[in-house]
Amino acid sequence: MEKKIFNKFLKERGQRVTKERAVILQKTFSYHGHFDPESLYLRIRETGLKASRASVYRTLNLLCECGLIERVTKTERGTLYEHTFGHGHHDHMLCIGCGSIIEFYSEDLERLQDNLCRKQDFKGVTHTLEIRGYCKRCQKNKK
Amino acid sequence: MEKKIFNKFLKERGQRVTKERAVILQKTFSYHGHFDPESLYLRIRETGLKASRASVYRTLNLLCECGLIERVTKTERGTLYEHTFGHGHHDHMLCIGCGSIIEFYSEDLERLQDNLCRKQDFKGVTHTLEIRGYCKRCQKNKK
DNA sequence: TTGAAATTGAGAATCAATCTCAAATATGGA
DNA sequence: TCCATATTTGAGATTGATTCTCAATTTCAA
Ligand SMILES: [Mn+2]
Ligand SMILES: [Mn+2]
Ligand SMILES: [Zn+2]
Ligand SMILES: [Zn+2]
Repeated sequence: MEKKIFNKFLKERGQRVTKERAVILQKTFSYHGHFDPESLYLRIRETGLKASRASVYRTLNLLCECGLIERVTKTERGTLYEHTFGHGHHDHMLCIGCGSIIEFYSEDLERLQDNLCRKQDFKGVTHTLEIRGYCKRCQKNKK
Repeated sequence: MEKKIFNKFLKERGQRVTKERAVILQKTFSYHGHFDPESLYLRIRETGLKASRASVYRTLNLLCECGLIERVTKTERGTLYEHTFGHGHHDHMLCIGCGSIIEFYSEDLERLQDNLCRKQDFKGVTHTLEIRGYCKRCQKNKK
């Protein structure tokens, strides 16, 4: 399914459907959570498949443009991605203490953002809401 | 005022109040909008003052920890900062077309986030909401 | 099957940010 | 004021994620 979408996207832009892009797409969707480009690259090599780092980065950018995946966050240790196709859109709470990530979704929040955009004559396309703080466990440990 | 706060922060951590830190703090607050470390560094040199790049980066991190400034966004071309002390908290809309940034604040949005955190037993400390899309002007130009 | 155009990959390049460590400095006490 | 010492500074090196280069390979419409 995601393969159909990606290939269609490529065709429309006069770009080509290659083995490497197929491999990268497939392995991207083998992740159920967040992942970074380097570990995706290693996962590809582990399975005996082939695609270079350069192609991994290039293809991740294409997959973002195409809307199948999203950048979750850009930390000092690189970028985290996740696929959005199949998973609904959601936002993240990041624990400063232990690094754990809570995913959440709120219809109210989405609606409110739409209203705010309208108020500014801004046409929202995507957004990232990242709430940093302390998860339940880390709050306890502090005491 | 911000100087008082910063010095108190340093003292509490057993860190020292140095000329370089004072210069960097002062020039940081000479910006009324967003800025990046390199241009802050250049602005310092232009005025004949001195502080190395290393100290600029180190001090910006301290100022973040201390809460006087915040990271606005981490782009491919580096990190943008702004001071929060004196300015109220706000979030950003980023135009994909022209790079312009709209600042906005919504009491409803803040309240809603608090509720969402409570629901997850998460203790929110800071957050970043970045809405990417097209500003008024870029919407027109597209047609 | 062909050929123009797109893509790939190994390694080089880029560049923000951090690190190194000897020299300089801040600070609390004598 | 002077001292002892822990902290900070800065020039340049280093790191590390990401992008770039470009010759060789591959795609795909005709
Ligand atoms: Mn997620
Ligand atoms: Mn701002
Ligand atoms: Zn935690
Ligand atoms: Zn614009």
